[in-house]
Amino acid sequence: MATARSAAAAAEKRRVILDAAVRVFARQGFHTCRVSDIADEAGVAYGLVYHYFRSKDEVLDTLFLERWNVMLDAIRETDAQPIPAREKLHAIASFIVESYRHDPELMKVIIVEVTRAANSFGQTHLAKIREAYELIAEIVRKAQQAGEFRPDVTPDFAAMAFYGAIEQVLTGWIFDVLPGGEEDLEQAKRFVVETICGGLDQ
Amino acid sequence: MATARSAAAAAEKRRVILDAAVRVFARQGFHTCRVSDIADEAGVAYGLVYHYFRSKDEVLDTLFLERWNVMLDAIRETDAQPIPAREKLHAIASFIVESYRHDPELMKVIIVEVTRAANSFGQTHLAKIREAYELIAEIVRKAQQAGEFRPDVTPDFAAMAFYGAIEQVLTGWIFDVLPGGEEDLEQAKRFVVETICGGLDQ
Amino acid sequence: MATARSAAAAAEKRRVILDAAVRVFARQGFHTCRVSDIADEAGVAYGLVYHYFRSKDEVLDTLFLERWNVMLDAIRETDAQPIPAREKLHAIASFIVESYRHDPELMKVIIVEVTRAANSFGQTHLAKIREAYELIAEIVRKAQQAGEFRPDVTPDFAAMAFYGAIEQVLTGWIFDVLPGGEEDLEQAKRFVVETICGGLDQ
Amino acid sequence: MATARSAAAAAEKRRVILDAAVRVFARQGFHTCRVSDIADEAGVAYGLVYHYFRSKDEVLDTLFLERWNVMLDAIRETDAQPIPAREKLHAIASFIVESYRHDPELMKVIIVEVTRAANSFGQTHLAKIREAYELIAEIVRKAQQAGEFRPDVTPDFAAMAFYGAIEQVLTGWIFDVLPGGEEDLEQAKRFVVETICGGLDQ
DNA sequence: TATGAATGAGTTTTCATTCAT
DNA sequence: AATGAATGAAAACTCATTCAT
Repeated sequence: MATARSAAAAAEKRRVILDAAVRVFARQGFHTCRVSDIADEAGVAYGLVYHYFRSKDEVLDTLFLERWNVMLDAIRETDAQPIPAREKLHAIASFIVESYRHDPELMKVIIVEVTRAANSFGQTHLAKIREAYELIAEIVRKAQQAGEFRPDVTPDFAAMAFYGAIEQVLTGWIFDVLPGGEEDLEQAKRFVVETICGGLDQ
Repeated sequence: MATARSAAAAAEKRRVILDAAVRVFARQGFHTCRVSDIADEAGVAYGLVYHYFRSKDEVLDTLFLERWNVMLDAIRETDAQPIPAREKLHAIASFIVESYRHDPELMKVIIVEVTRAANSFGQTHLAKIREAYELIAEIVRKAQQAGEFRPDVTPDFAAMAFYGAIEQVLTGWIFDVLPGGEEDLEQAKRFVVETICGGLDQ
Repeated sequence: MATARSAAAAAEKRRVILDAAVRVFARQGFHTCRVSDIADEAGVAYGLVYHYFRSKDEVLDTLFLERWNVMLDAIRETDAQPIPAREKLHAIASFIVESYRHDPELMKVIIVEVTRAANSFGQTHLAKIREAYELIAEIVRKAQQAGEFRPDVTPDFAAMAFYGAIEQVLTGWIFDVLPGGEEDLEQAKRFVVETICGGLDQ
Repeated sequence: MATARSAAAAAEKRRVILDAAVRVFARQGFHTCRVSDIADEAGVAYGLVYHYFRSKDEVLDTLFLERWNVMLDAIRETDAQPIPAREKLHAIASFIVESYRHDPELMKVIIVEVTRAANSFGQTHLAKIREAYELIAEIVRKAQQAGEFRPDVTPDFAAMAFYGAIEQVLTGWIFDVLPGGEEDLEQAKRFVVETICGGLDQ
């Protein structure tokens, strides 16, 4: 019992550090913050960060992989559904927007510090990031074969356009370039699919 | 005469440093490279970088502003043309793709180190970056008023989707996630407009 | 009974830690290894090392003193024997060589980390180390008085030469500079005495 | 001229740092001292140490190699002389003793921190250290062939005994275990050769 | 006795920037 | 304009030691 309690307490501290890191990374940026900022924010001793993580990098890696894997699962699950491709893309867009609504700081960190900071961390996680593109491309490919989508735009390209559009919208919210109220978030789910699938043309 | 010559020589040295910085930033990333790397790549002495630029940041600032202003001018010029919105967007996409073809390293630097590194440099240049979004949004807005584009997707949103799609495609080329051969570049110009304007739907 | 048993168990654990420390110090060096390396090697928890020893230093201290005292006793015992000085020196050389044969890792630790690391641990144990030199010097002194050894080389000097020669040979074995097979060990016992007592001259 | 002067000044600063390092290493030991101690002792800024040396290790490496190479040259030169082996060994012993007389701190550093700290630095410089042993062994080998030395003690072993004896004597001086006055130094040159060549036997 | 989480001081190294020449 | 030596603040990371359980 004592062991169970302390094991749980240990796991909690790890979580506390990860959550603090999200806030610090979001506020100051990964490169700009110090490990001591994370420890301070978490209310733990400096060295404890290194007890649970090999390096500052590993903290970000952990944060990214945790969330990205959830998203990959969500995409796979969506794709398994017997629904039109348009609805699949809508579900994916919804998932991403909801992720942002639920924890905008975490999404800011993942997008700004990993996905788009393609040099350092992007390179490390390129394979993982690419998985998402490929899953989306696969949805497009099947939709083209089924006659749902036009066949001339390559699936890879379409996937990048779709994902890029959403990510840019999140970036817009993150940096206050785009209004990010509750309604805007809802609207965005529709808009991105309308734009990519329906097109802007009248 | 001597003064004119040395002034020209000075300007050239400044250029040499900037061009070297592009290669170094593209190869190693802004945060990872040292000022001495730039000096070495340019074949000049360490301190000379500080003769022409106040700081390492200013080198990147200069690089970004030089190119971004050219793009803003190109967008404005395009918008001034009496052509359909679809063609305007095609011209913008073309300009960006051509910029990449002409100097992929510079575009990599601008996208990866500035546009997408929104925490550090993005913040500094947010206003400048936003200008581009607004010019594009304006094109969409006028097209909606003219009945060329559907009125339900907000112009701001559409601009972000359009720009995000292109930037993601460039990122795909930069990190070899998308094939970036000559034909692919040409195709991309059409695809992005087809996708955003025509939509993926059959 | 239970107390006796656990006291014995405790003593065993202490021994397990000491033996593990020998292997770790020999492999990685005292400065380079961490306390956790010792605990891991011993298969005990981190904190247990601190239950039995006040500090990392104390572990090495213990190891050194254990062995060094055995050697001092052996030298004293040898000196008490009614045998020629030459045989006494042979007995001492034998003892040291046998110590190496029996536990080369322990001897490596004592020589490399204590005896020769005179700045850090050597200083602490200098008095203890000096005892050995003095015992040997005493043997030489008496041999000179008895007419066994030439009187012109001072005993202190001779003791250092003798001890230095042996230690250097062990060092040679430890670092594979000298062949350290079974026969080489036997030979060394004779050679060192032949060299120091008989001299290299024909 | 200005360039020549500053180049000379630069070289001097490097020397100033090396000399300061000798004093600091001798006083506090390599592991115990901080790089800032070296900088302070040299009266230069912290970073300048890293301007001239890649790491703290490299400072010690430089110090060792500088001196060790001088000694190797001295041994080679001695060996080239047409003199008896006994005189060659005397010359080598003299050289080492004189090195100590001239700069005892440097010799302390080389012996205590490199030659005898065989784990870290010794390993690195083992090949270089071994060269000395081999040169001495070669002298012995030739003396045996010429009938100067008895043939039964292997040259490798004799070299180790000879070198070990000298080094132990220096160690004795360094740690005040052996009297190290001017006369003692002179005496030592003879004693070590008398002991190793003539033997202690009456 | 045994565990291993928690602490935080200490040190190396990096590198942007300055400045004397 | 050009050089590169000199400066020193800043930060990551290590690890011996403590302590609650």
